[in-house]
Amino acid sequence: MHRWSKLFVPTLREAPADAEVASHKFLVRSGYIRQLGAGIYSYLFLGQRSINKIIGIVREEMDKIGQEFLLPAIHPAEIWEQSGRWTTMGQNMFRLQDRKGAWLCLGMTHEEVMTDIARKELRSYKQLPQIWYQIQTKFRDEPRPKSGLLRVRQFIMKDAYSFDLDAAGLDKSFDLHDQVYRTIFTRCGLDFVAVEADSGAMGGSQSQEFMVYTDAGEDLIVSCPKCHYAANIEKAISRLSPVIDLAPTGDGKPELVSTPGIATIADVAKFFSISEAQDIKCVAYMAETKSSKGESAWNPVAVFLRGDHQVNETKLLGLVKAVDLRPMQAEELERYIHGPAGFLGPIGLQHAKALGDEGLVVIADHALEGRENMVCGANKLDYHYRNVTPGRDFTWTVAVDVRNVVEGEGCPQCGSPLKVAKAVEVGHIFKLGYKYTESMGARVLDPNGKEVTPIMGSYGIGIERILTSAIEQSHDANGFWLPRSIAPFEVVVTITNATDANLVPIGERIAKDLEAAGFDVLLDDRDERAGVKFKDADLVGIPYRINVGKKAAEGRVELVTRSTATSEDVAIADVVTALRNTAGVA
RNA sequence: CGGGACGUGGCUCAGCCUGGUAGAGCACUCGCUUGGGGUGCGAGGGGUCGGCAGUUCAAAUCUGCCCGUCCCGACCA
Repeated sequence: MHRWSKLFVPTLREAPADAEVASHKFLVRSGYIRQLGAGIYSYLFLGQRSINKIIGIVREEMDKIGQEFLLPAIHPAEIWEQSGRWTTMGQNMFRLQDRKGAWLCLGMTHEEVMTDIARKELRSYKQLPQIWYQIQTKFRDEPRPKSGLLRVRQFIMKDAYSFDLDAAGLDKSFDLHDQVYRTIFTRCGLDFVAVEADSGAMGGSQSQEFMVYTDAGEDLIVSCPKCHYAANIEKAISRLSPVIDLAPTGDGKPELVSTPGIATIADVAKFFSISEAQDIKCVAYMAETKSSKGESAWNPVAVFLRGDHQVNETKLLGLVKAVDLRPMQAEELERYIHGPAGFLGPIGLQHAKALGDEGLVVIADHALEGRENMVCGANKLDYHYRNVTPGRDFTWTVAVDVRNVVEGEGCPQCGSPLKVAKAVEVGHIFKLGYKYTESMGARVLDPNGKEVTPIMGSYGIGIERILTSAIEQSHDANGFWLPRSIAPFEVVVTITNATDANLVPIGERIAKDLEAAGFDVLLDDRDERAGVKFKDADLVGIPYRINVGKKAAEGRVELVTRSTATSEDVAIADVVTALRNTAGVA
């Protein structure tokens, strides 16, 4: 049993000035964490206790499907060079040199190290499948750490890796993780949703994120209230309502129109008295690609889409296999598109025949296909075209989906209006494929004695994000309450007056009884005013409180449920039973 | 990386514009008081005013550079 009077729980009456989100304010106020630097935090007693509870659940569930390792946090550059990620990870990777000048990095993730073990040790299909996991500190030099523990530069991740003989095996490993993750997040008391996701810099095919809805989140999730469709906006698609095309004017061919000073979509729509959906917008980028040797190249890309739509850069990056994008500058616009900003258009552009070919890549969003008589820039200052029909008047390298879904558009599965909401990513599972096993040379013999490359999956859980999203989900003006499974203590026994010699033994007795019954108990025996202890108890996330006070003389105490702020009087003899019932302990 | 804000006891902030002995509340220590929602009173301790340089008789205050932290942005041409 822990006595509050002996503990270091530095609660604060006020939140630090730079805390914005609830979890950040309360983690600091409740004495869970303290900041050391931007995106770098120390976990104090209560914080570490909660983290340990979370890790315990993760470990217990992961042990059902995998084996726990602990890999180094510091890696030689060599393995990252072999996978090609030494260069593609860019500035997000912490790099350092040893005394001999050799390059090392701090691990952001551990595909390379796991694959290194696999390639050195796995020889036969008989050794497959394997699921290896670890719970370990990761380092990422985030461009912008923020929101307390939500986006940090050092954090704890449970990362798991599967090695299978073939795609069918990977499907199984993936599904195992899907099931285990659902169990883990459920046990942690999170209200989560699994969504389709982009696989991003990690590479791979199928990808699923586990998200918790909260405005503190940085991801946007598109979901259908009617059916089960849910996807990250980086991946989401939708059905659009039909747009009524304009009637052709004149001979129906593209007609040059003088549009002096009309350089924005809004101005164009106004000038022509059309809707923005009847305009074609051009967004021109330079896209950076990197070879496996780290050579960088910038290639021009022009994206054409409906005037009222927005480019989704994640989709675009994936499509052109680029690591970075930046807007074209004026001289680049002139060189590749031969037009000035504000008057860019697709007509007459010379473009690459296929992705990967030399020259300007012209991308048309799907929403332009089948449209007629649209308005677009003429690549000439102060001129636009009307009567422009995609496919007839201009062509493209590829027609794809590169736009952002907007709330209210139709669900791709059932057509119902979609919702868009912010969420925090707490877990991510994806099928990596052969990216690492191939590039790093992992090979096993199959039953026919033929050498094959194992197929890999990768599965992550952000430990601190489970804590932060739980707080975001459950807080009020006075503090927060955690699910019993991940709270630092399940119940706090508050002796309202620690100077009352009659009260103290009763409180201690109750605390001991609760502990004997299997509860994780904190005894608040501090010589403080009752109000102070109540305020602290409300602040620090413990879901239940037993008040030992005035009524103790009559053999009764109060059981307070933090989440509902409800209180019930119970006989001292019945405290264990009452808490079991209230907490729903089997 | 672009833009903005901030940096003064442990925390939240005032003082800076208009240069002249460094302040408040909370927290902490001691004494008394109080004892069911951050008691009340009194007495104390604690600050290189982020750093360096400059201007000045004199810099928390003005100027420059640097460092740190936070926020917004890094798609619409």
